[in-house]
Amino acid sequence: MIKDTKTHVTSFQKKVYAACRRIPSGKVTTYGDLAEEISCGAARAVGQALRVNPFAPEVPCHRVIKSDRRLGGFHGRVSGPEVRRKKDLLEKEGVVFDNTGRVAAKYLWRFE
DNA sequence: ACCGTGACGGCGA
DNA sequence: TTCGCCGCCACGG
Repeated sequence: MIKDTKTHVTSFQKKVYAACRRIPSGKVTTYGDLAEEISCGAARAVGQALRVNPFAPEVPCHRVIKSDRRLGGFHGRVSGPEVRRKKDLLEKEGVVFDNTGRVAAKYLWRFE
């Protein structure tokens, strides 16, 4: 594999990505839950790490959504085609959305 | 070292 | 229910 000399992956980002990888296909978790898992006091900081995730979708950051079960962003965007791709990826994994555009509650997953 | 920014979250209006 | 405000904290300039 070719080393990316442009981006420096911080230790914090590694923690976020490592936890993110444990989310099973067909399930989602929230920024806040992931933050709690790695003992970070700010869901926002998790979002910032995922925002620049250079390993998507191998590191499945598309499985991390907001606490209200809305999608949140993808590839740095909070709306538009990028976010629709996030939805496509999830649907491809079997995740179903309700009529209000939120992920159906039964697909939420908690860290073990 | 300081400061603005951001894929968040919770609460009150 | 939606909206704004504010606390949270990692990061880059």
